[in-house]
Amino acid sequence: MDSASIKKQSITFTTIDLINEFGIQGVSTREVAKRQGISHGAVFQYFPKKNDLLLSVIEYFSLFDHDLFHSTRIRNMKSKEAIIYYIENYMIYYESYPAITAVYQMYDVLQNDTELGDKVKNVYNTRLDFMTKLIEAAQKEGSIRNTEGCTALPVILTSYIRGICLKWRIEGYGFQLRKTAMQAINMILDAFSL
Amino acid sequence: MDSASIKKQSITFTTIDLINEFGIQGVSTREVAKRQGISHGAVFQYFPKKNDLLLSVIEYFSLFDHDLFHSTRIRNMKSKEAIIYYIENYMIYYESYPAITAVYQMYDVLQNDTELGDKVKNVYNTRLDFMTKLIEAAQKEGSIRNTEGCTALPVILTSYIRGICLKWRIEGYGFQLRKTAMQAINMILDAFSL
Amino acid sequence: MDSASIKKQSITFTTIDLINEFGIQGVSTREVAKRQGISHGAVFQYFPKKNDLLLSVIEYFSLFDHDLFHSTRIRNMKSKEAIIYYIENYMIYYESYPAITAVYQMYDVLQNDTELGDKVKNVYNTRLDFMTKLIEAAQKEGSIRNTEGCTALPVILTSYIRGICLKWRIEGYGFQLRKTAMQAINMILDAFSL
Amino acid sequence: MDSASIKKQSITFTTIDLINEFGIQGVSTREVAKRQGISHGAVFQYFPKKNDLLLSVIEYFSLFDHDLFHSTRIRNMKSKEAIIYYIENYMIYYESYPAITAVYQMYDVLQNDTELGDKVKNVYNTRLDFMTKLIEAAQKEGSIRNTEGCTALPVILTSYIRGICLKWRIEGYGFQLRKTAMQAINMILDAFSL
DNA sequence: GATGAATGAGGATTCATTCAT
DNA sequence: TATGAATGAATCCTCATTCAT
Repeated sequence: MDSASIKKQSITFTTIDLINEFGIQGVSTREVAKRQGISHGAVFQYFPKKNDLLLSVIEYFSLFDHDLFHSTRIRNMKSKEAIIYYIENYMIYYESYPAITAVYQMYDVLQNDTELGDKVKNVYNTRLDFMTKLIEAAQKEGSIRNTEGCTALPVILTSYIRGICLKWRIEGYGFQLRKTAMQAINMILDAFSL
Repeated sequence: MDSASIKKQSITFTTIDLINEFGIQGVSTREVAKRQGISHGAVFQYFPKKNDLLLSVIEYFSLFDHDLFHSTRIRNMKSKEAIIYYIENYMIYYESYPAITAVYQMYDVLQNDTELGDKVKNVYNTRLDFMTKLIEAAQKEGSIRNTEGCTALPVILTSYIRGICLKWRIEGYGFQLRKTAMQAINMILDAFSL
Repeated sequence: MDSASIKKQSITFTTIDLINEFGIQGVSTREVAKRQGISHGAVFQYFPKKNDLLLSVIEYFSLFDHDLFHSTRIRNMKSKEAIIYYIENYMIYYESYPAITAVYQMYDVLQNDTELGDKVKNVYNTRLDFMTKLIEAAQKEGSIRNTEGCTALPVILTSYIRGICLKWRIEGYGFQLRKTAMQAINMILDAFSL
Repeated sequence: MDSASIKKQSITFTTIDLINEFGIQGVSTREVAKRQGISHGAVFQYFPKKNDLLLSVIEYFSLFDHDLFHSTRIRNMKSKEAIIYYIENYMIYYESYPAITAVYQMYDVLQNDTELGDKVKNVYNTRLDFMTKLIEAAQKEGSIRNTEGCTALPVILTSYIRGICLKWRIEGYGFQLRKTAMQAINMILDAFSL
């Protein structure tokens, strides 16, 4: 990665921190510059518009998605294991980088800008689709029930993930995210097994 | 309700609409005044600080909570029915007033202001507590399983509710919220029955 | 005129002064505010966009045009006298308010903004049309020659007016604009008489 | 011309184009660099200050003046022919390089900078002086009337030239500049003949 | 000689809040 | 009680200029 890319990423991280601490409203290009120890104008050399910076944040937020989709697929696990593997990877990641969960909770706020909204919608749908495919595979495989209503399962799981992250944040990271989440996920999957 | 209170509520509604259309960042006291057809200064006669206005929004968002808690309790339903009754009421309400779901998705953003954050936290905890109590009752009653992990159920349910509302918003209200949600909720409760 | 309109006009005058002293590039909303002795933000209460302010300048620049067209027409003068009357009024006005001639020289610069350009084009054409009509009347009346090429006369006259104003400005208002101009105009009209 | 001078001229041309398209306000060193396909910093190697660049533009604008003065003088024409020759050369030039007429219309705007203003004043005066000399010669020669007011003739002619160029620009180059202008010039000269 | 990153001042504009009327 | 003018800080963004490489 060249030095410009490194700087861009560093600025992106700073922005994520700011979002985490002060919310979207708390992100100003000036504050980003101050934290980065660069001049205000310099920010715009890397991100000509503030939106480009926010776009970069969303991009980073979903950076590992495709890798994870891939690695989940190639591991040749039973579908239920695959689901667990997939979700647990997020949990590990979030636990190691709590600030990023602020972006996760911002889905709706970002909708108000067309450009950002489109990007977020894309991330949302991509993740939901992948989850849906995993579950369908598990259903074909027979490890998850295939009753009529079970189409809701992907939404249930993804909502839970987002929901437990919100709880984690509200409670000041006061419990073990991964452990808590994976117990619940296992429980859900068990409940929907045959 | 006196005329001042009516006006305050009317301003609050306008604010909710603005949040719905433009996000928190899109709420300005000027725009609120314009939409209300009052002068800019007048807003401050009802809400001396902008935060007071936002506080009022959160308050309105949770206005019916206690009534609903109450009416859920007194109806003397079986616990599982009570859970469904409780959740369905929200769904009916949201379906009749979609803009309010924007506030629902803002939980995390509002945390960045101490005052607002406290209020939101309170709403979040109160609702979660009530859901927990409903479920515990159902477990005692024997209509819901009481395996070790089942403490997660309240979070699963509340997360799903918030999650399906997000999906509803992202998809432009393109499906029937209540119907979709209640099917899923029933499914979850069934899965966790004995 | 209400107090808001008075203030708007006052700000417009200040802007004209600024244009006169520093050119278009020298007009900043901040400087306008400073000169007016008001806060920076206050400027935007009267002119929400800087362009509105510039629009107001052009409007003021051409404010008396229609009155002058009218008063020129109703005076029932011989056409040649009418032409002189018409032009002399501008000269009197410019001599009493030299700064406004800066706007006169800005025609081309203003073309680069669509909105301003349209307005300027309109002023330009309206004035040229009126001059054309005056000359055609004089030709019908027989006081001005009607040889083939004489269609150029309106452009010659209007160009001279703008040209002598430029000279006046370049030479630091070092000659009597009205006297100089009217001698030349008379000379031109004589030269094109029968 | 050495390679540095070639580059300087090329940058100057680009600047003239920019002035033509966007006005003085639209000229930024960054945009010049972009159009030239060089780095931003490189511009300053050729023109240490932006003003130097604008100076160069004015210089180019008047580059052929002295040659034209010279060639007009040595051709040994009758004075009236000389005037026509002189003016027609400008028209030919402008018609072949319309963008340069943007600079012509900028006389007044450039006055606001001392350095640029001096240079422009110089160009203005030099041209006016030469025109004055041509006319005086024609008067001595007897081909142009020498009545009292005729001192205005140089201003009339130079104003017309600038004025018809403005019209040409305003009307989107929608007529033949040279033909239109020369007809008018001939007409003027005829009108002021004996 | 050329690059491109960095700077800092200044640009327009928005905003919550105050206050005289 | 309601108005709307005024404020001043904060917003994003652009620009000429410098300088190490």
